[in-house]
Amino acid sequence: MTGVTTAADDPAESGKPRRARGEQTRQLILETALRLFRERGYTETTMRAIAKEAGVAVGNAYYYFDSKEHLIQGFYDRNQVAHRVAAEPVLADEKELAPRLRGVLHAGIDVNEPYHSFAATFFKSAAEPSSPLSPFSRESSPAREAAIAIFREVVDGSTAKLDPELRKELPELLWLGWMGVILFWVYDKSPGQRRTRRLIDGAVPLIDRLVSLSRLRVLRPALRQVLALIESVRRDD
Amino acid sequence: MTGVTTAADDPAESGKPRRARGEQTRQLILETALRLFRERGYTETTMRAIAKEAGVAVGNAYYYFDSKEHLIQGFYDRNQVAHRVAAEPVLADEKELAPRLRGVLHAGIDVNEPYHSFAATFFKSAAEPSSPLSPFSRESSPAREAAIAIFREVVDGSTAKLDPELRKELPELLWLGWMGVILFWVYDKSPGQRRTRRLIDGAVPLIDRLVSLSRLRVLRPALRQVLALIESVRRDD
DNA sequence: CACACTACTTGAACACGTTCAACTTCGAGG
DNA sequence: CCTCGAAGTTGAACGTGTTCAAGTAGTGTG
Repeated sequence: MTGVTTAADDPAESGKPRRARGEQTRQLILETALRLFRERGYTETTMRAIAKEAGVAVGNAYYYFDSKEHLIQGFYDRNQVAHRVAAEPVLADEKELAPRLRGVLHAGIDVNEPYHSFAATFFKSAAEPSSPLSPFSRESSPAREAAIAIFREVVDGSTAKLDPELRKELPELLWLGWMGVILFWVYDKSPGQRRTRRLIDGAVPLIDRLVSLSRLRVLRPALRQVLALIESVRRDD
Repeated sequence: MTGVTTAADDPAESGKPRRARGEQTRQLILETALRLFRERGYTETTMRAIAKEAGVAVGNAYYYFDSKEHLIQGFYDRNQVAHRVAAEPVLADEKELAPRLRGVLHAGIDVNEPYHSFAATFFKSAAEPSSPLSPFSRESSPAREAAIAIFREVVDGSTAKLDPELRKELPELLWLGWMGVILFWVYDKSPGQRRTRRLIDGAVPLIDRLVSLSRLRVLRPALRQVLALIESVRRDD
């Protein structure tokens, strides 16, 4: 919302030494693009329209962004920061795992809500494994790490006592679950996406219970089995 | 493989009374398209190339298929049938839940393996909620039902004793899990997608154990909670 | 100050998916 | 056999994302 520093500003992204004017043009194009996406939707916004509205030539947009899809990365970065901000109060106030997780998830949906209609449209870009927009891609790595960091804070800042091995893995698992929630949300056509809200409210207690049970002696073998599976699946790429 | 009847043949699909020649052209175009997809990949295959190779005009392809993406539906239908066939021996031989499930999942990967390189390319089409190719779309409903039916057979044909409520839901849940496996597979760049194989081999015993535990008196409340969540999330659209 | 080098900018041109008005073919009804 | 309407077919034309050879402008260097 306010002039937060987005990852798009990161000078390390491009090899070229940016001059002041260039950076200004870049921001102008990104700003204009995101505004038009919001106003008309992603598909309906043409590169020509973006260029015209920004007062530059089409080719200029391609000097700063490899493709139309790359413009979305800016959107991601922004929302990522907004999620972090929206989660702050919850992380400060709540001490138990369940309400912390629940609050963070709802905050994430809150932040994304205004974009639901066209989030679906360009969601498909993110689905292509080779796309830089994929949440698993190398190019999304900073945003992904930032997102996982939120869930690490959810876990570490909570009073919940849990298996140390699980504690190490849990943030990433929760992030993966969050991706699942987003997937569900994108498909959710119920008014105000209330089914997604219900999913969160229903799933959080289950996760909480499951995590608590992880310390039980009897369930140790099962936990070990799950962790071993994760480890085995992660190996080699 | 052999001249199986695909869902694309369904005369109920279009309002127009198909004449013999039309059906022939339709098949020719679909055949040519799938061949070129296999040979060159989806993106690299242009509609012009398909038309030229099939010896028809571009517009003719659009007379039979609403869009390039719609050609993929034919691919889905075929693979769906192939999965069914490949799963048959397993369903006939194995009697316990775990090996049945494991066999069916591996059979599914086997069937899709030759297409891994370009499955990823058009996978993104399926990700868009509004796309007819989405596994959740109304247009995919027949293929989806057929797929769920396989998992129903996995459950019903097994010796596993399980909670009746769960039994009702399990096929759909397993299908959902299968979609997850496919998602993982699409992203899996390991040689021969062996990580996906490991995921299957590791996850099946866990699922099997979890399902067995569902009959335990102590876990009844938890099971009820899960089923209630599913029911609650399913409601209203 | 002139030179050169590089960041930056341009818009015509390209290939693509898709549309559509016009045309051809075919079969049924008279 | 003729006629008419629907099924089937055509390819030029449109709008799109993207490329690129050509230009412009600013900055450090001799």
